[in-house]
Amino acid sequence: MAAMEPRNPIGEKLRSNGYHLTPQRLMILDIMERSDDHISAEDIHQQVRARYPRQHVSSIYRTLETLKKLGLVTETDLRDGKLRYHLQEKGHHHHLICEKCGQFQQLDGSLLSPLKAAILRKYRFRADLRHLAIFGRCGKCA
Amino acid sequence: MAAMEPRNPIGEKLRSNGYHLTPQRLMILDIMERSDDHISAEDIHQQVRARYPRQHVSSIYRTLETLKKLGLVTETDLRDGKLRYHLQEKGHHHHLICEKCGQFQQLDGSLLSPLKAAILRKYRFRADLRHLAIFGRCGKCA
DNA sequence: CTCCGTGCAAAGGCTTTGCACACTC
DNA sequence: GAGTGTGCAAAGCCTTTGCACGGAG
Repeated sequence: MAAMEPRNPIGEKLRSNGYHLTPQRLMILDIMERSDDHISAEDIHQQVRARYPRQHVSSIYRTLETLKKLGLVTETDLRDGKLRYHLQEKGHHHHLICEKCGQFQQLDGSLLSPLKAAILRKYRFRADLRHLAIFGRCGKCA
Repeated sequence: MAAMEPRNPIGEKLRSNGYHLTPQRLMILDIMERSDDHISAEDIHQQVRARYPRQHVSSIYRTLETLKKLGLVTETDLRDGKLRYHLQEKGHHHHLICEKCGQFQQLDGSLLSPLKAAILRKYRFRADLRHLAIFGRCGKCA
């Protein structure tokens, strides 16, 4: 396989940390890039397999693990039994999830800034408020 | 087994909703009552089994499910693969969990009130901010 | 008698791990 | 050749479900 030229910051980061940007990883990243929302490992798997059927889920998990470790990907738990992933570089937002109807909408991140500041001030704790999931009842179900 | 007198609000609530306060449930509630922190189903299971070895995990889950439905118990995900439970009547608080060292401390609930209000105002969404888990880096690990 | 609750066993669903081979540096 | 990555299979872990029996109302 021809050498992978690091054309993007993610490839760069991988290489500078001793990891490789393999075709499989490219496909995974590509899919995450295109996805509007957070997707599960299984979602990614299915999409990759459409083009490359031999792709195995375990590689997805392993790649996701690596990307997480490098801070390139964030993990969100929407409480439906599977974790969702999202490219950090695509920016971050938050979710309001209705416990009754299951619908979720995005939350303006600026609402969280005061909280983050308050936590830092009072507890010296650097809250990672990317992709927070807040549960409750939406307007219709309340 | 003699009839269970509903001596407490929880028994009352169960009965008024057509559920029974069985010895098993009493043990589960007793353990949750004593526990300072949030405990997992498996934790409860082990403690119950110390006194009553035939107790099976499935009953714990089923009881917890019932209590959750009645709003008597809250569920928290500390991202370590298992869910934690806590008696609603014991009051609620929040967690700051360090992603590096794993330690967690409690967070003053009053810090969240403004957020809750802002979300309701802007999105008409009733956020359930009981037992929120906030991840990040503690003072030592930052 | 009907519904609820239990223990038990088995299954389920998502995620992780061991292994051998392939590729990169 | 040392380290990294992959497909494959199998295991792991927490949680849920089916079933039959027992007990409460």
